[in-house]
Amino acid sequence: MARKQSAADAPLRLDNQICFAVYSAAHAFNRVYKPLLDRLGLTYPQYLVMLVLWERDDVPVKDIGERLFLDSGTLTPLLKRLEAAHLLRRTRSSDDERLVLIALTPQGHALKEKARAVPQSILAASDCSVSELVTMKDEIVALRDRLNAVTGE
Amino acid sequence: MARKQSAADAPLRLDNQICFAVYSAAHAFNRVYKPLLDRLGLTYPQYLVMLVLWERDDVPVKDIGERLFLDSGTLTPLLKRLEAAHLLRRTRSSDDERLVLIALTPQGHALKEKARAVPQSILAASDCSVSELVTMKDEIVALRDRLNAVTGE
DNA sequence: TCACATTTAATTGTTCGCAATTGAATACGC
DNA sequence: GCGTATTCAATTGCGAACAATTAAATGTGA
Repeated sequence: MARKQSAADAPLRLDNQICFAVYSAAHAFNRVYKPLLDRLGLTYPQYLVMLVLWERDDVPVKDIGERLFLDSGTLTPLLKRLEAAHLLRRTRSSDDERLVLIALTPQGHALKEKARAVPQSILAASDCSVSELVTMKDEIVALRDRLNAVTGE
Repeated sequence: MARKQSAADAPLRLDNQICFAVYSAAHAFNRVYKPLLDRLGLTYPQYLVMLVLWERDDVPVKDIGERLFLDSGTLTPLLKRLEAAHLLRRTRSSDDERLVLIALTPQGHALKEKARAVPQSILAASDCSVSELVTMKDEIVALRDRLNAVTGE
């Protein structure tokens, strides 16, 4: 029985890869966010850091890293750029001089108000109900956590 | 009524962002793939390019880009690294000299056999049934395509 | 035919993302 | 208290990702 593609090749076909679905969806999100975040003067990873800090600031770099699954190699230069943009300040803790504490400036706090417009634009772009998105989010988070468990997070 | 966090802030909370779920899941996949792909001498984006080429090679750079949603700024240096690794060759088309055709070398074709072990390791790491993964994949792809429709893909 | 637009890769510059290493501060074990 | 281990951020180097530009080849319309 002749086939264009062998059934044995199915596991290697691009369109069968959930990892590619996730990878390409992440890039698609990035492209939708870009024009919205340009107005805030932020990149997407910088926006994530600001989301963390808007919940609670005066936290060490490590805490931000654990929240976002990023290390200091990524965060140190990113935080320096946000400091150069006057959105936050980086100061060594006096209690424990290994820690660098990240605190928002008044401008950093103020940017939160401008950011409130972003999630609703994303919701519109996703063309999807909130409940569907919440369900998908929970499933993806569960998958992520199982993957992270393997590599030891 | 006092609250730790105002309900008005819910749309900006990190854990409510589906984009972050997708973003962090993509990184989690990357970390699981890394040790598997190290054995093949590939990075994850290089693996995706190889998946495309194992389905069909002798294709222009543009076709690979459309398949993976990547542009020449990403692909040109990546393909040069794969060429340096003797997995493929880049040759200008004689029909249309604007095109650079990508063809696998014998080593490039041969690597497919070693790659067959990868998907099953990923499946195990995801700790999830195939049918659940397929459902999730289809949902994520549908979301991705709606997002891409907004930015004009 | 000839000017002009379009297509295609390559290039440049900026920002992530991560592995590996370094150096300083702190915690621990005896 | 002292030597060692651990923690934390910074640094270095490499590989993506993408915007913007460039240059060459091809297509199109008057």
